[in-house]
Amino acid sequence: MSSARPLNYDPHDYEPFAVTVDLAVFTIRSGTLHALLIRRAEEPYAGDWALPGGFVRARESAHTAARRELAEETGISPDAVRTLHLEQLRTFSEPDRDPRMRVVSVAHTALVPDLPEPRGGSDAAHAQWVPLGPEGPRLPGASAVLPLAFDHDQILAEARDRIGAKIEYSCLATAFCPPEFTLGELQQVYETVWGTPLDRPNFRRKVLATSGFVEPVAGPARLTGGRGKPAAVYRAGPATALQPPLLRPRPEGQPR
Amino acid sequence: MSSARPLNYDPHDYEPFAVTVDLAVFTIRSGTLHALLIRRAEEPYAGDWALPGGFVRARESAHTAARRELAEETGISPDAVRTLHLEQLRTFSEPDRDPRMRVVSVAHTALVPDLPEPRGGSDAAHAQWVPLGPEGPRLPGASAVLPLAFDHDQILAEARDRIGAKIEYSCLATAFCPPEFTLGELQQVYETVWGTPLDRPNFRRKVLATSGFVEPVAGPARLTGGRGKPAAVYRAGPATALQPPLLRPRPEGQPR
DNA sequence: TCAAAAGTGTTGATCCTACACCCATGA
DNA sequence: TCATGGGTGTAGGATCAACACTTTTGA
Repeated sequence: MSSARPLNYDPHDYEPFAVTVDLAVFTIRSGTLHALLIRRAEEPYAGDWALPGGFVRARESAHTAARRELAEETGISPDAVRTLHLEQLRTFSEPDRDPRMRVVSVAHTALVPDLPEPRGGSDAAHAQWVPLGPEGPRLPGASAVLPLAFDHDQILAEARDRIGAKIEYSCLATAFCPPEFTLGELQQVYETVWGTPLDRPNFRRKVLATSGFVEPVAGPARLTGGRGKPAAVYRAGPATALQPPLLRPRPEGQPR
Repeated sequence: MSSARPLNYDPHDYEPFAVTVDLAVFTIRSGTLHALLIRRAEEPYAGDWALPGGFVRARESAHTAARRELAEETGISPDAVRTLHLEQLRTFSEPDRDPRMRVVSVAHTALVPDLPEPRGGSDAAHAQWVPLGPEGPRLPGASAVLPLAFDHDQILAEARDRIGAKIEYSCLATAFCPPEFTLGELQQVYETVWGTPLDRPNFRRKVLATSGFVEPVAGPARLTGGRGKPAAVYRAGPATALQPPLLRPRPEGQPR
């Protein structure tokens, strides 16, 4: 805040801003990264696809608003939504990003495990999981990338980049998994987000070498495929940072 | 944006928000990290120290507003300020963070080379560089950490953490250096931000191994100390990412 | 001649990649 | 018995921290 702010001022003396949250919600279904999108009912961009989101209310922080919207759009209970990974991405504030008025949006990223099809709340009965190709969202069968309303293409792309970078040095990847999972499933998360195959023995060693990343659960089970040796079951541990990091294979240039 | 937004709406139908930017501006002077702080003239927190900042204007993005404020507070020309490193940190939006009204602040972090004492603009003739101890800002001679107004302690601490993390895998550190610098000076940046001494031969090798991090300049010079062999002079190169990263020595636990 | 800072060389430990290999299950 | 996925072992190369050493300057 500037010291030049007058002692007594009325909010309406200043340019009125609307403050919203937009959500880039990701999940992994059948080996493909998906984002939760809605179809806009009204102008502008009526009929176009967009990120879910909404206004920050009078007594809410942006984070609280994002959590509320996430529960509404996914149909997850407000209690359960507290356990999901939800973090601020960045704030988008270009003056003309919304043609109607000045809207500043605090974009958030959320990671959820594979869910039943979203049972939309009042706000968006039409929220859908849309698969993400290498270039962006693509409806099943469509040949081209789906353009989003407003600056949501940019938000989605930034959110996706951030996730890819963040699972390298944080324990975030378990947020895509159900409460109990196998190392094969965890590896699939990495492979799906990065779009690269990983060496299974080495992946396994790296994960287990980081204390607190995953912890073993009692009875074994079979999960990843219909066949093969049953895999040991793990749950997410208390750690949040990955030390040493799990670096993705660099595509070109030096092997490292 | 939510699809539930009504077709025609007036901004004042909603809770009016003020949107501000706050700046965590860092520099290094004589081997110590400093932050730019101002003294508040008015209530609340009159007389307390705070981060510089101000309102986002009607036709500005948050980034533009941050750049404008940075120029005003440091006395750097609007042209020159474009070359500085300025990036969004995150948005602070707790409902009661400002006791007067609802203020959402998009915090930014800026890195500047060592400057002459800030010639305050109209807004803050009293902006000062305050050295940062391990626990936070501390006025010269003071025994305790200086508490800041609003949630600015938290903003400053987060900004500082982020810088420490970011110079590991980005070329950001050169932003603290003048246009031409020696590797000794660059190493001092790392040592100051991290608060750890580094091995000179190894530091040198790592920096030079990353193509585009620094590039040599013609004639040699003496800089770092009054004595010793003159050091080769470099300038910042075109790279932005550091591959491989320059990891800080981990204080405890596993050697890596 | 000494202290201080820049710059080069080396070595042993560590880490990691890329495999080969065995195990347990369903079909 | 074969295909499939889980899990263990290991060898060779790359990397890196730590430290010895040389060089060039000011005092």
